[in-house]
Amino acid sequence: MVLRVFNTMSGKMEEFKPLQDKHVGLYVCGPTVYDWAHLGHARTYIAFDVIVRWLEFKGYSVFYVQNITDVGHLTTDTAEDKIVKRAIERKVEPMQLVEVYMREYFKDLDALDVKRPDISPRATGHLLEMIEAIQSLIQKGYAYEVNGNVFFDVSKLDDYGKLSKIKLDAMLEGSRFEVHQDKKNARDFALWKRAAPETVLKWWSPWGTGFPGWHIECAIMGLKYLGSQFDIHGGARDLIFPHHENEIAQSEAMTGKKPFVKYWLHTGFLKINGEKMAKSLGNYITVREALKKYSAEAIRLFVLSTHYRSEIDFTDERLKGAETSLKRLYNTLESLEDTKKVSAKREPNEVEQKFGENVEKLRGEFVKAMDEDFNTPQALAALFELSKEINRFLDEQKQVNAEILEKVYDSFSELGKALGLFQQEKTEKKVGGKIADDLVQLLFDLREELRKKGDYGLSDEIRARMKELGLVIEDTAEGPKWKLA
RNA sequence: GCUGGGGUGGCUGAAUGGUUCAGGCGGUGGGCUGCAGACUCACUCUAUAUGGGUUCAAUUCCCAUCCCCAGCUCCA
Repeated sequence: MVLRVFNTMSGKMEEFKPLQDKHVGLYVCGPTVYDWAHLGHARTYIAFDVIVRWLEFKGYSVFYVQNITDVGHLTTDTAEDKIVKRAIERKVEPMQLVEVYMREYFKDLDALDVKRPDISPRATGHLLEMIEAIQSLIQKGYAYEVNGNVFFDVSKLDDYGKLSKIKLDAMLEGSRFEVHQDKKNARDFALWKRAAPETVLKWWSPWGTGFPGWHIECAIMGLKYLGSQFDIHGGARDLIFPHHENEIAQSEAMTGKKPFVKYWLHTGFLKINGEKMAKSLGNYITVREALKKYSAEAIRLFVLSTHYRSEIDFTDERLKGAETSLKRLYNTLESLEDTKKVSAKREPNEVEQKFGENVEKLRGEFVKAMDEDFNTPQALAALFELSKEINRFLDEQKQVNAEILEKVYDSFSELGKALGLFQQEKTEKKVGGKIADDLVQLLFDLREELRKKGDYGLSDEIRARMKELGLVIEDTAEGPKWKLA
């Protein structure tokens, strides 16, 4: 089946065809590491995690590059480097700050079961390449130097603005930012900035000491690791302008090859209780805080319940709902595992045949949804229907054909895993320590004796008190089962 | 001001020029259970912002109006 994606560049759905056969080059803009990762990061990187997983599901090998920005990202108000500013506030070395938040970023994303990129290149590790590139842009006439600052001359390109569809003249009217006095043209952007004497984070360059602009790093690292042209470039939608627009300008000016990127994918923003997430509103939630309250997979399920390009609203109600629906999927998975133990090696009967066909049909619906620009809400609908179909079947059947059961189990878990779900170890039916396990078993056996005698008062009390200890007992038709809550 | 995206049931969130608008969450009732849980079935009243138009037929296409959001300035 054909995969189609929505390309921001064309504004349309397009058939996905990588530049080289079954290989996909992917670049996603990473974080500026001066603070904790927040839920907005989680949304974007979970979305791209699922995109990577789906490409792999489709048989592509994906080479995934995601940068770490550790210099050059300026604040608006004072035009200071964000990292330098925070480092001064905290009285630490800028690179110390970077190191701390970079490590914490990886920890948080690991905790969310987001697979790491193949390479996480840092801006400061690519100064030489950036300086060379800037020199080449000056040489080719696309950039100019004034007072130790180097700017990209946007007027040299006739297709500037093609990604964001921005009209340059109109853009300046409502805009409030001050134009740097050395710029020839207000829309020009900095490639290299002169450092103030007291600036800590600076490097030598042909134009004096300074530091690189923000947009040049991604252009350089993309070119270096993925080549002058590659398949997918992603990020949140706020990066479309100016960041990605400027990346295109620089890269295409430098290499002379168009297009720099074949497919541009952008994720929608995350809101908190209907409001934009912002520090000024006091509704800023870090990944770490969220993980104290909700499981990683519930957060993932919540993210996937909305299409990646749409805005998504983070509320307690929805997260609790995600937690419940996740449990539903896990219950089905466990039922399948339990039934596997009593499956039979014999010819499948008519009911089983039909069941196998239904499962195949739903699997097809899931694949179709994902192939249509990674439509995870629709894919999830198919997964839940599959769950229901399986539950219904298992409720009726005592002993199931082993081959069919195996196939159904594989399908169900494979699809869940394609979304990054079902990462949890199967609930360990161990408390820890042989004596403790044996004691649980002893209580368990005694409770069964009581139930057989009809002493429900005491057996229910045992169940209630075991629950308080985190051991959930469920009495089923096949006998009692227990698991850790 | 300019550019773009939207308004679907109690909440959320897909889809579609045409038999009953998916799925999840929540609620109510039933089944199964000694009970509970899990699972399952049914229901959740006229659910597609409003007003026009095109059409045999529109929630879907077109126009207008109202409202919301985003980008244009740092942001994932």
